[in-house]
Amino acid sequence: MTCRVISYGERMSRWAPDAALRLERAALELFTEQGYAGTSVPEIATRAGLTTRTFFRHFPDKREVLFLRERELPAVVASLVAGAPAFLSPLGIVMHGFEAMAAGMFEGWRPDLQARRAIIGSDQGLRERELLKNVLLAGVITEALAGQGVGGREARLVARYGVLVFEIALTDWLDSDSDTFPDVLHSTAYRMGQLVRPARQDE
Amino acid sequence: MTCRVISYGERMSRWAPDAALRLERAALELFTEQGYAGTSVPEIATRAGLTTRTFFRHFPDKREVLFLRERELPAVVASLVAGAPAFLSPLGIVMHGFEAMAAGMFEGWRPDLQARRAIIGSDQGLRERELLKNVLLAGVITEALAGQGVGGREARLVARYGVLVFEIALTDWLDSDSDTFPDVLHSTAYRMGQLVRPARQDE
DNA sequence: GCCGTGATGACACGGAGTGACGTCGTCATC
DNA sequence: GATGACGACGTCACTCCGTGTCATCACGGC
Repeated sequence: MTCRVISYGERMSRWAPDAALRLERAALELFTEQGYAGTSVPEIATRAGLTTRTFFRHFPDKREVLFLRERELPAVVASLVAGAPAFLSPLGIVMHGFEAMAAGMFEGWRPDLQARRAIIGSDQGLRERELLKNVLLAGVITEALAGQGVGGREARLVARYGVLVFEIALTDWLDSDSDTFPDVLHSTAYRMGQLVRPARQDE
Repeated sequence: MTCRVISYGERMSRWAPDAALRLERAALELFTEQGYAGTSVPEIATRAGLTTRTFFRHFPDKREVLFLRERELPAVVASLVAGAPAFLSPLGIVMHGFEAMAAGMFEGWRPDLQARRAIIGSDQGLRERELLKNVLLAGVITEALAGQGVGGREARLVARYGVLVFEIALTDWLDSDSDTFPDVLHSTAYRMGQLVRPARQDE
């Protein structure tokens, strides 16, 4: 059960590399095969060639294994917000940041994200965790906006609103097979704005 | 351990009444005394004069004991939305519903709600559950709006937006000791609207 | 060649949550 | 009034999640 690496190319260590990635792959396989609730952490660890204790060293709990890819997302968005052009409105800064991030990270991932979303949608605890991730993201954006000179209360409102638009746009994008994500993001932002403050007489 | 009722006025049954309420009260006391993570379900059940198994018959999990009072909230809001005056905009319907509900349910609860919110804020799992409750509430509102003739996509956007405004307003109201909740709700809605679509030339 | 570091294995443990079954008042029916 | 269904709770046994602690072993620096 020690899982020594017999031969792995040039460099070999005592342990196979990328334990977290192996755990994530094993978890995704098992979750799609037999469901999230139907697979235990020991199963995941065993398939990855590791032990249960090691799983919890890489992930604070069972749900977190599904969010490995998004770990750096808050930092990315924060840096994009921090480097946004100064002439934009607060909301423009946030949406611009989402757009830039989505172009760089999401374009090739649609199938993976769809599979992952099916798993998350099947379990209440996973949806809860996803919602918390969104709120945490909003918190990071709030701080980044404050660093751009946006007032604290205004920054919080804009961040929460922007994350909400992003969340809905992501859902719609994954549901529709043809559109591109920036387009969905734009149209979602536009439609939401219309509903919040209907325009007087433009089309 | 059977907790027979010795004497309870006219009608007496084998078990003391209001098991769920007793569990809620015991949980609130213990959580404020020694923290959420520091109290176990057996402790709560024992203080309420019940067993662990009975706790889980009344609440699907440990977190849920903090949301007993809000169980009927989705139904209340849904009925308010369903009975809203027809001349209102979709968002007007939702905000009107929140206002009516808040007037009837929240006014006397501020101290209780503040204590509860301190507990929820101290634990990640509780914040996650609270976020899920909000999204579930948005889902119910979406259906109620659809019953009022609002299109599905539009209803979803309005519901999520309205719940977001409500959530932020509730937080601000509990933070400030003087304001009344409808006022905070109004001002939050107004400020959020300003940020989403800045007006051209009004102040 | 020695030692610090870092990742992992091995073991033990408490708490969350569930399934199955037993107990005993309450209520309706006869 | 006796009987049986019903409902709320107790009791027991179990799995799984998550954590603390210590031992093990490769690697890199000296």
